[in-house]
Amino acid sequence: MKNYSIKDIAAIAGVSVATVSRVINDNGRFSEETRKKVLQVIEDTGYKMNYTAKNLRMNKSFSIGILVPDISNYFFATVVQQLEESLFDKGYSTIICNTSRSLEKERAYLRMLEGKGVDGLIVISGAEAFEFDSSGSDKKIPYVCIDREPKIKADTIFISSNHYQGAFEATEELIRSGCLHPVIAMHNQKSTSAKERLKGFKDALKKNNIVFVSHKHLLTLSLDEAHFPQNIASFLAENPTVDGIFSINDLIALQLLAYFQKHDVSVPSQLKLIGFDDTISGQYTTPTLSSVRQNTTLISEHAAEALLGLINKEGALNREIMVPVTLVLRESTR
Amino acid sequence: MKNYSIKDIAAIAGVSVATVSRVINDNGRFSEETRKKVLQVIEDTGYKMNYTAKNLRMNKSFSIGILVPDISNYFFATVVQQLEESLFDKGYSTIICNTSRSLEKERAYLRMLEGKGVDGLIVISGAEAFEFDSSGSDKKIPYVCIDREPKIKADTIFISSNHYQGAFEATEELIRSGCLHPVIAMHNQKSTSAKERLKGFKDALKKNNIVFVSHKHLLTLSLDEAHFPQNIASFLAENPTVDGIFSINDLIALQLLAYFQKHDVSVPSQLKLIGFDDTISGQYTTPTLSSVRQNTTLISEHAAEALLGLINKEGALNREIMVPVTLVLRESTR
DNA sequence: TTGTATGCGTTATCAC
DNA sequence: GTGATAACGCATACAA
Repeated sequence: MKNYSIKDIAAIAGVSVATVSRVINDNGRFSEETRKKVLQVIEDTGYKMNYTAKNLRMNKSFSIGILVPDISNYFFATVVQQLEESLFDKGYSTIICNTSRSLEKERAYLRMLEGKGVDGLIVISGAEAFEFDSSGSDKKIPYVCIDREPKIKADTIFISSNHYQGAFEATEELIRSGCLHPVIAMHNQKSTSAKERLKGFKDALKKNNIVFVSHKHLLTLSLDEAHFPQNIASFLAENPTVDGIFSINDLIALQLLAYFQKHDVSVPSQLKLIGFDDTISGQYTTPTLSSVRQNTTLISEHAAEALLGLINKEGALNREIMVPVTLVLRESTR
Repeated sequence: MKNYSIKDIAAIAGVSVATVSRVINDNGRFSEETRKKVLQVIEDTGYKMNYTAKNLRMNKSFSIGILVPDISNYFFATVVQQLEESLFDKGYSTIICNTSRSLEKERAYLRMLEGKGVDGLIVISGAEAFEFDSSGSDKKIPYVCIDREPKIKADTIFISSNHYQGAFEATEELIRSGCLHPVIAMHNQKSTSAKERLKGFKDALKKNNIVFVSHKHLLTLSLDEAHFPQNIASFLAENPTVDGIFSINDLIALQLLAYFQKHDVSVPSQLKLIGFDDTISGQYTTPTLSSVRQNTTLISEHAAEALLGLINKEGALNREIMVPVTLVLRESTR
């Protein structure tokens, strides 16, 4: 079967292309009669709109790009999935770009997305502040950032979980359940979210009259997993009274748990543990892992809504949306 | 800054648009001198190709669609990630469509992808055989299937893990390590991969002179997790000699493990357990979970290569590529 | 209410 | 080697 164009439809229906276009987009005026006629022909022929042409003409692509560091990560995957769904419902298709945390790939993707003329951009996480130089095109591509601080806040909307709150509450939970020497375990990274979580931890200590001292309360883990056992062992040797750990993410928490299991440190009786992200794996460990759950649904809804607002030029810029997190208590803090 | 078009470049460089196009695409003839001149102007202006126009003109979109049931599933996420990477390297961008296992959404996505004029399609998993009616357009969109049987094999290339081999080896491992009464645990589903895995299990029994009897060797689990405990309890009550379970996927295996833990069935000493998929979670359970790992890298490489072959009309159709799996042995089968 | 004509940015065909 | 120009399929300003 041939691919019908608007022209063919016009010819068959005995009207002009303009009329067909008007009927299709329900835009402009036409009689009920011609409407029916045109629609019938479209039905009969199985006409399908050529979006490429439409995009060219309208200078709009009805597609938006998502920059994400690693889509096989559960949190990211969930957010992306929900974003994709909301956006599809609004008529947008989604180009997902897996940057693998490489700045070079990120730039390559941005070039590609610009060339494709995406209508908007969603930037999820990533180490350094996001900067997008959309001088170089007259059409400023609007973007929103999730969990990644934009360099120029005035240009965008920043959506983030309340990492501070999560860390604060997690730490308080440790203390409430009897921990006298709580510790935060983290990599030596400086993403905004990590900083916020550290701050929350510190403030929870302060509130409970514990003076934060790095070598007593901060367990820094090497980026290389292979060094974890050493890191942990030497820290515990120096700090034998540790009885609670707030791990800055579940991945680290799971590693810690495995370590403790191996070295016969009983969790939670000797030492309580709480993570961040509420990964699936935490539900299957022994003991099951307490964690801080980010509200991915809310995050993605806000992001989609905010971006569409910017695209339609009806949303306010320079905003920051903070999404609350919830504590999920399981066996590791009993 | 304005968005320069090929026309502007031509004007500035003092040549015709045709020449600029030739230089950009390195296609046709032009002097070295004009090449330099044009390239310089492009550099200076920051000209960026408008792919929408190019696509319209060439009737090619350099984008391909991926249909996937659930991207937050680790196996799928990994495959998608690797596909996206290979395809991007070849100059294609990827539109990922999360069908949520809904046939309706699948159809909606297919319509959208057709409208966008994707050059190809990758279909991952899903319950029923995949059928894509590309009559309705003159441009047959080529597609490959991963782990999902195509209805019309002649149209496509089918890539799949060797589920049979995985199930066979997993079962043999149970028997080899001493199980006398191995069982397969699965939902009552009829996807091709499930059938293959069941077949592998049965054949392994046969090879070891065990006669497969449904009510003795097949633990059917309800789709609703809430019913799992009942399902398991009643099956074990009827079959108290069970000492090994091959679970058709890790998700089920994890649930089983949790159940056994709760009911003081010691794994692996009383009962050995092996899953399928090698999910991350299996590395953190107690005991750690043995599993069958699918080679996602190989799968996605084959899929990308096969699809690009079809797009460039140089690949043979009607093929089936079987990717071997590997047994990952951990504590649950010790 | 409808039709005609133009242009979106590109590639490709032809002529020079 | 290079340039003029016709498409690609659509939306829209303007005319009728």
